[in-house]
Amino acid sequence: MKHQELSTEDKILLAASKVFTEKGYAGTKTRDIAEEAGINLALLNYYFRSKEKLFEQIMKVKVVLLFGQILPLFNNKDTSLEEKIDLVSEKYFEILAKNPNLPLFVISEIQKKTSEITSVIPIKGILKDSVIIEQIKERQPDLDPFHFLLNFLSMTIFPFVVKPVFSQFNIMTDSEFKKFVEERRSLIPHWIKVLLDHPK
Amino acid sequence: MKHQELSTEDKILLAASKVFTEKGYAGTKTRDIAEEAGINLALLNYYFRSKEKLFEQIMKVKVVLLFGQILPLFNNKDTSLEEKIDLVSEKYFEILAKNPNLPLFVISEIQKKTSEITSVIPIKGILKDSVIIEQIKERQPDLDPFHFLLNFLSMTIFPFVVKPVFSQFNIMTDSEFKKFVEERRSLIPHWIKVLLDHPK
DNA sequence: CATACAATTAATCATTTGATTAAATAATTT
DNA sequence: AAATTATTTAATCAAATGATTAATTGTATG
Repeated sequence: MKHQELSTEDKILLAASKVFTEKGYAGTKTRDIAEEAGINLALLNYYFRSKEKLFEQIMKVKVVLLFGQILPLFNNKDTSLEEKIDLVSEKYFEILAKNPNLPLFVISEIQKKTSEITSVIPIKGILKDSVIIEQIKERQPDLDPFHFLLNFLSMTIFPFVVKPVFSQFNIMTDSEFKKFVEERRSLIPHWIKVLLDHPK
Repeated sequence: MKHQELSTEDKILLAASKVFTEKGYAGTKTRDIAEEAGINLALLNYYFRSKEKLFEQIMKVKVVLLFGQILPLFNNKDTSLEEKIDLVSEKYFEILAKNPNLPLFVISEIQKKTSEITSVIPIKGILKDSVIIEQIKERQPDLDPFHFLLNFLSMTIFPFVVKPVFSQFNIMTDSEFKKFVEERRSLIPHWIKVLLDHPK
């Protein structure tokens, strides 16, 4: 069996992470988590008080995983814009290859629930007037720099968001998707740099 | 009050569309829909048999709204690639401006549920060997044409997918978002054409 | 108008679901 | 080893939830 070596608490966290990510908060039954973890249902409440509290804990981890390592890269004064693009691209493909349904989970739960996530990471503060924003501005002063940032993030993250559509409609198999995404790893930085060099 | 002029059936459909889109299938209680529609709970089952059946009906409409008008544009032999880019961009901004949370809803429900959606629209059949794919291939024979299609769709759709993040983290107000997206309307076709003219 | 059919309502059912309790077992401390 | 504390279990609760029923009201038809 699985989880043999883990503590009960960690078994629950691991199972909760999996089930919440697959089914979302509302679609998850505490019994699903208990079963997946191979523990008695009461233990979930013994260790985490409630489904809600357990979810908050998982959600915090996911938000940090999705934004926590990227935002500092945006704000590094010692890297050029080109270097940032390469580094962020690398880092995101590393994270998303291991956690393909992370973005869809986080975004759709943020849309549905009013949670304390905002306080976990002050995205706005870090993003606004970040180093990367200034560097894009320098390169293309006439356009809201956020367009480029969003183009970059769109091309990087969106394929993972629509992955379920690819699967459900048989557009791509999992291994085709993996190859496809691997190709984009170096293509996206190239495309973004092309765009930066071609203002309207 | 609202819905005064609508039939009971349409009141339920309208309310279901709203509540399902906001809360997802699992997060929606049939009582929420009944309340939103201003009808007795039993009427929901009287007209639609079950929550599941009502959802399937709504979902079909949403899938058609998201893909139905776009796919034919992809497959039109009488338009050039450039024209297609302009037309699809226009059409998508028209649809998404009116239905900003449509993509996130459809994608996240496709991820969660195994539904009959696949049969509603044969996306794969239309996409694979579609005219637009051939036209991209002609322009850039060395690269999987699907990359360009996905870049295009990413830039167009992803902003609407992450809109909840913008709101929740106060990155953009609704009116700022509207303005931002309006700018992209003409920018995206420009960017995509730049990318097509700059192979690696 | 009376009859049949359609639409609506309030009450109720049977499950599901998050959570708790009290008892049992295991681990730790004295 | 005895006592104390921590963990685990089975049983159960109360509320929520999807669905149904039987009675009532409304509408149309002969």
